[in-house]
Amino acid sequence: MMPELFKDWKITTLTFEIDTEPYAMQRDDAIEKLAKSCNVNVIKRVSHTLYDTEKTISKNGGSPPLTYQRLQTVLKEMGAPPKPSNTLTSSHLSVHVCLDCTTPWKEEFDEKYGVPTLAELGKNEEDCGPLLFPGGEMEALSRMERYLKKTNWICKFEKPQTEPNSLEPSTTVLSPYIKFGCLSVRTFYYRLLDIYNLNKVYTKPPVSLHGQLLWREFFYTAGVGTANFNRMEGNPVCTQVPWDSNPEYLAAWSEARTGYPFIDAIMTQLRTEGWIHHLARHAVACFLTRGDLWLSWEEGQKVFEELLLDADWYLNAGNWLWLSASAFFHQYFRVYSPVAFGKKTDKNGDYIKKYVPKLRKFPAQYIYEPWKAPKSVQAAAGCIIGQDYPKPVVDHDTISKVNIKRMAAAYAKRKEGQDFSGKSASPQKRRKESTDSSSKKKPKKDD
DNA sequence: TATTGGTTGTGTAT
DNA sequence: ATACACAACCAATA
Repeated sequence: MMPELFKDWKITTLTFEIDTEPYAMQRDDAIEKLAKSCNVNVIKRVSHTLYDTEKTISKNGGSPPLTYQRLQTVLKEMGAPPKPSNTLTSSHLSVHVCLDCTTPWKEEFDEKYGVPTLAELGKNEEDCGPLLFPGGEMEALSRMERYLKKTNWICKFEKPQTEPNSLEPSTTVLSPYIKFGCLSVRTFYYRLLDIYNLNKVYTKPPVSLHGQLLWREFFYTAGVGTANFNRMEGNPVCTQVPWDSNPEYLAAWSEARTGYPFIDAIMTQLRTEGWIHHLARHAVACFLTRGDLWLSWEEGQKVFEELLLDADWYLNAGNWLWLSASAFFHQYFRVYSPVAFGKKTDKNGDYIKKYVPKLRKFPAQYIYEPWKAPKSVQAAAGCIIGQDYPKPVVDHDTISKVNIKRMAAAYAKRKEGQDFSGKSASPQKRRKESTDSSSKKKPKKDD
């Protein structure tokens, strides 16, 4: 099809943004070869990330920074990120294209090559769920501007202080727009910088809004430089953990019937609205993996990939590695409680009542642990636990302590393996491809 | 080799 | 509100 289009549309140059996701790299390589074979010139540029991730990696000596601080140090050496390109206008095109010409292809364009309608895809609007976050660049820019107007809010933004279970999002929800290229990360970065420059006092990375863009950069950079980034096996930065396989537990988690109202509310919001707060992702990710169910983070990654509007290959993999304490984050003894965590910002359980309406008549005292309510209270609430709403799938207090020990064992094994492979004849490749840089070889001490 | 810091833990004490 | 125990991780740095 491409060769025909090149010919029909008299294409001489193809331009696109570099996409470093493994699937996209393969696809774009194939497209580039095809274009060149048709004598079509190809121009590609980095603009999806603040910096060229490959350059960042080579600046760091050939391997990606594994800590945020290290990334910050490297980026400071690299200077400010490139400014966003100017908006494309018709003047850019007028040289090459006659916009009001009457060539036949223009009439046929929509019919032949236009975006298919929902009906043509055999869908209707109900299949799409509530349209809380309509797509497109106009929507993205107006959403961004709406938040940028709140300069005080921008300057005081601290991510860890935002709430996972507010009834309206406590963060900007610009992530789906950034993911789909409706909003340039560089545009957002420099619009924020303008505001910071006009104010003496403002929060800083990692907690600030700039900091959030740097977290994105962190996972992109780490992922580009790490083999098998979205898997445990063959991933050199990922602690190898003997996760269980338990389809019932996995289904209970993914279908919002773990019996823990906070977890089930989050999974319901994810399923129905396609977006949940970052800290809500923490709570359910910890629950699925090292905290409670002891299931592989790769299973959670698949569910998020399917349900999140902002699902982004690098960020999804990177954050699952983080939350499961498989990479980047290693304090596995810090476990989120499916009962306590949500209470900090929603004592009454209004969030739970919204997304798990069966529980809406429970008193606040029991809303996070309805199985502890006396039978009379359950009856009065019109919801018998074990009948109308599930009993907890596991006992968090017991299982989380067991799991901490299992994590400790996995880490101990990892350490052993490192000592062993340090002198192994086939050391693990940390990079996808080795960068040629002067490697100083220290004489090894013998034992 | 030892030390330091790590976006976002919890429960109990002051 | 803030401090500490819990049990003690890692990567980067000095």
